[in-house]
Amino acid sequence: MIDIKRIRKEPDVIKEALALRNDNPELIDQILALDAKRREWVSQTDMLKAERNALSQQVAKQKAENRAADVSEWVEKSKIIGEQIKSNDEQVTLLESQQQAIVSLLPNIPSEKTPRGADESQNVEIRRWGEPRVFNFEPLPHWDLGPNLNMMDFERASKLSGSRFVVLKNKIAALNRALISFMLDVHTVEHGYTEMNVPHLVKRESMFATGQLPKFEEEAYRTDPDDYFLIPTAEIFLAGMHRDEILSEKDLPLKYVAYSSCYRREAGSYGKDVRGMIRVHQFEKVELVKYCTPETSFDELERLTADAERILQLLELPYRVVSLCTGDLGFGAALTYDLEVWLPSYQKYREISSCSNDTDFQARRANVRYRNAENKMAYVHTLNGSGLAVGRTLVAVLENYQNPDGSITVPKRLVPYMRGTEIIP
RNA sequence: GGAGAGAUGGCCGAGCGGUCUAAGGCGCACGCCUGGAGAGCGUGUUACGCUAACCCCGUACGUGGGUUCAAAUCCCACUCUCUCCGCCA
Repeated sequence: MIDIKRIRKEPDVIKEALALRNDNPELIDQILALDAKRREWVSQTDMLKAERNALSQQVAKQKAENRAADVSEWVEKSKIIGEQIKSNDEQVTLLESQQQAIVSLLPNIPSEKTPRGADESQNVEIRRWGEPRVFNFEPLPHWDLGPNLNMMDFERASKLSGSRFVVLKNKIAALNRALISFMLDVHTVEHGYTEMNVPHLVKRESMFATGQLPKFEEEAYRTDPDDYFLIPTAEIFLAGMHRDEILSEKDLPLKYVAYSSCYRREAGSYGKDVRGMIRVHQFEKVELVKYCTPETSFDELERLTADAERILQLLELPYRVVSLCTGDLGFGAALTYDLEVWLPSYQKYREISSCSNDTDFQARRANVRYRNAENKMAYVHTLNGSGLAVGRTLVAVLENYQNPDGSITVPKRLVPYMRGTEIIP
């Protein structure tokens, strides 16, 4: 959520930010008009309330001095003011909700570090790690490798659940599980994150707090009679966990890691990645979330990104880091680094993690504050990143570690998690 | 699903029509004391809106509505938490 005070003070900055994100800057004028009107009503109504309070005081005082005192004049006057207040309050509430409706559609302001650009093509590569493997045979895509081993079943998945689902079997299922344990171990033991296991169903307001709602409702799965949402990422829980809380500065940064399934409708991605398990409705992800002070959040983002990169390095998967440009930035993010892993089937780097600094955007929505050194309240900054998307990591392992005979070499670090299996099958 | 209890400040907890932002305690901050720390003593300490800032003023005792000149306090609905029973991995 963007601070309304900031919108009032520097509307042009916000408008420019919206334009950079290909969003509509006219929203700001609408908000300002509503805000001015609302403030006018509020101050009118405050004056009336002050007047009524004074009258009530007088009544109380009179009654205290003399129980039989005639206070009907005050009472009559107060009654009339009361009616006025009531209708004013209704007006204020209406204006408030109208204003709120628009403000909650505004995305976060990109940071100065975010490259300017209209779309994906103008994202900026920051660094590369590792060399894409040169195959001396024709490498297969994972949607052939898996089924050939009889360990990945797209047909059964779609028979039971429809398109964009996958069933893993046998050693590939085990490899998937190994990845999860491995990632959690690295982040907890080596990087100091606290492991969390979270509900996959959350209430509507939890989706609002992290910015999924109201704008992206069509992206989410919703349960009907109870209005629960299936989480599209564990971030919903981790970043919303401290809603309406006041944290102490000495506890910051808070670092959480959670493994969860993620559920996404993938509305509007009809032609994209229809083969394989790159884009499915249900996938698994290990998610990192931090809460920190505003002063440290950009440094913390560098560290969080490095933490996610560490997984790729330990698995010896070649990747690059890309800074998303303003036009490609997610709703709540001020700065985002995507990690892209090399996939032989695409002959391209493909997103496997997205690490963002949401600054105070989510903290305002979720009302997560802390007391700073001067004992003043301030909003925390929140960060999140995948560490990593498990399904896509599995794909990357299968494709990059494939052998000419269709078998898969298990990455060294995963062997202990596979009870010693070095080659699949 | 059935029965009951509850929701008050950073936390615990009192208040059950006006003098209540709200006793008391804990915590926190500052001061005194101390070689230092602790204990003890003293002072201060809700947030938000409005404001350049302060003061004033307004709002807020789970949420929404109602009664009243006036609601933390009375009434209604809802949400959530807890206890017991039922069902259940």
